[in-house]
Amino acid sequence: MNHDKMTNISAKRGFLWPSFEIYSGVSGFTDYGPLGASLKNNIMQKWRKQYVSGEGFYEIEGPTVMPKEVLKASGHVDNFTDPMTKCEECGEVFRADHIIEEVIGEDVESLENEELDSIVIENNIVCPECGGKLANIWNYNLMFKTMIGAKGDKVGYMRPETAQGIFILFKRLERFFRGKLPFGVVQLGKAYRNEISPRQGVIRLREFTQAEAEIFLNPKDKTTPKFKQIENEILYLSSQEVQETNGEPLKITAKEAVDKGIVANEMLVYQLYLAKKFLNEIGIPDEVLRFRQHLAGEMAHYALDCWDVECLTDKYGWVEIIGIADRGDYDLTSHTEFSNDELNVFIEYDQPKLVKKTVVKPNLSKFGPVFKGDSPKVKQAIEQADADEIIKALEDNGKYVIELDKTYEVPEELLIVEEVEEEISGEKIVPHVIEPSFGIDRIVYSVLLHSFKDGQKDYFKFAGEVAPVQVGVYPLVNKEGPREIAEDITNKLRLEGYTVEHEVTGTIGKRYARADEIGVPLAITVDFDTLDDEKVTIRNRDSEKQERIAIDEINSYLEEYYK
RNA sequence: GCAGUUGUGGUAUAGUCUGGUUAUUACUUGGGCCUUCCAAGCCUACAACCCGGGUUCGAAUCCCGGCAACUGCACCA
Repeated sequence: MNHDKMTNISAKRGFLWPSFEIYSGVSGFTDYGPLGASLKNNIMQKWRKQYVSGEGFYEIEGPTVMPKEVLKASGHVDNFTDPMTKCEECGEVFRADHIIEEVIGEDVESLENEELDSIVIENNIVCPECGGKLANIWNYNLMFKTMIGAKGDKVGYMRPETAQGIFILFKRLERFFRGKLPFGVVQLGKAYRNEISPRQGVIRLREFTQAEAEIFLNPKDKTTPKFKQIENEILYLSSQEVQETNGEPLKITAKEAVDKGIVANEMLVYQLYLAKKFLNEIGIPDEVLRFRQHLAGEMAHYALDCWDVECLTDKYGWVEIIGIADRGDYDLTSHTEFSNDELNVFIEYDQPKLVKKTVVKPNLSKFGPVFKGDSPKVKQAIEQADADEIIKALEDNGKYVIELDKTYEVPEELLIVEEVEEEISGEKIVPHVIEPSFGIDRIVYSVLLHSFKDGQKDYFKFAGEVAPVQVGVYPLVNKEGPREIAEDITNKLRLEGYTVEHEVTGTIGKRYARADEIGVPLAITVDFDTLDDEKVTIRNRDSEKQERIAIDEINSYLEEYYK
């Protein structure tokens, strides 16, 4: 692990570059150079392979600009904020809660802005810079705000996460999956947060890439048939208890984790396992990973359970790269409330249920003459009221009293009390959501950091599946004969879909060294012997071993290596 | 966001304090020669004073502002 050396080479060889560099840059943004973009794409493709083809989830793609309504419902408009104030004299802007805390020495985090304003006035808090008067406190929202359309009255925001784009499609998706739970939907894409002061390079960006899966399941059944296959896999888990007692991570099987109630349910454990598998396969080993359960105070209020996957770095310590949460029905319920669309699933019972119940309904022929024009609203109130409550009122007083715009007394003879038997074939439930959320940029960084080897030579030992360049082809000497054969091999491999580096100049050692640096796993050299025996030398980056194979066998050799 | 430090070719640097020649050196990179397996050698070329303003006859050098990076503090739903 060597952040400094790694970032140096990653910039030199075209992985990560600071954005807008020729205009002196803007922090919180990064460019992926040619190899970085390729590495990132490979990682995202691998992610799709695991979650879309592997798990049978489907990918959607929504807009990155969202109307205010969506983010109002999700809570981002109101809660994704910091309180700010501005000096009316010198124009300086401050975090209001910080200034206040400095003066009065108390935690004011949970207070409303109006309360903060009055604290400012009561304590005569002024601008720390010039002593000027402070303006009323407003919320600085971490979302990028924009206008939709020319009139400018439609407020939009750049999405702060990709997840909301899935939740708001729920009705369509539920139809697409024909109402069968569980089903999974993923979205990969950019998300935006206008951080006040990002300063950890690619670890904290204002524009970043997420890969999120939303798994909708029945709250009463959070099992998964796939669990059987992985129940004996070992996981290293830092549960709340482990953290509170500063203990060692638990080394337990997936099954034990569920049975002992350390992780809330089967599906959640299964997702932890999938995350681990993914990271291992792209070159991040278990030794630098930890699975950390959110502490009680850390967890969002609606979350039923939440685990972070963190990756060890030399520069930033443990960095959160994945969050896996059971979000309950929070998102769908909230969007149901704000949109007035019912975001739920009808679950049919195995057997229809016969339910006996007592209903109270108005006797309409007597109702009209008594209540006249008011009868529709009294009728409605009766229908909405709890039947048992009405019956009790009738038993006690012989009448039921309704408080609307005025008080209505409904005598017993205007009501019909009936025993009815209803057949109920199922129920509407709001699915729960388990959400694995991957920070792709942080994962790319982690892959770079942990693939990087320094020593005699510095190089990226990328896992074959994510290596940006898969094979180098070099004529040993740039002379007629080997040159043409090498060109021919390169062209054929490119047609096969491989990313090939073709290089004719420089000593062979230098070309190997350069290929090693960017993590090309295999190199093919063509020499004069090739003209006679139609064989080439194939060199392995990691072992530096060479073997001689026939040109005809190159394809199957690569297929075997990269399968 | 606050405080301190820093900003010279692609990279690493000299020069800045004490203003004055064509801005130093090495590596890298492009072209050529040579070269039959791990950064060799030779020739040659490209290439920089973070941006803006000020002081001055003259600014990489002094002053002011901005931007960025680093360190510490704060923030991180």
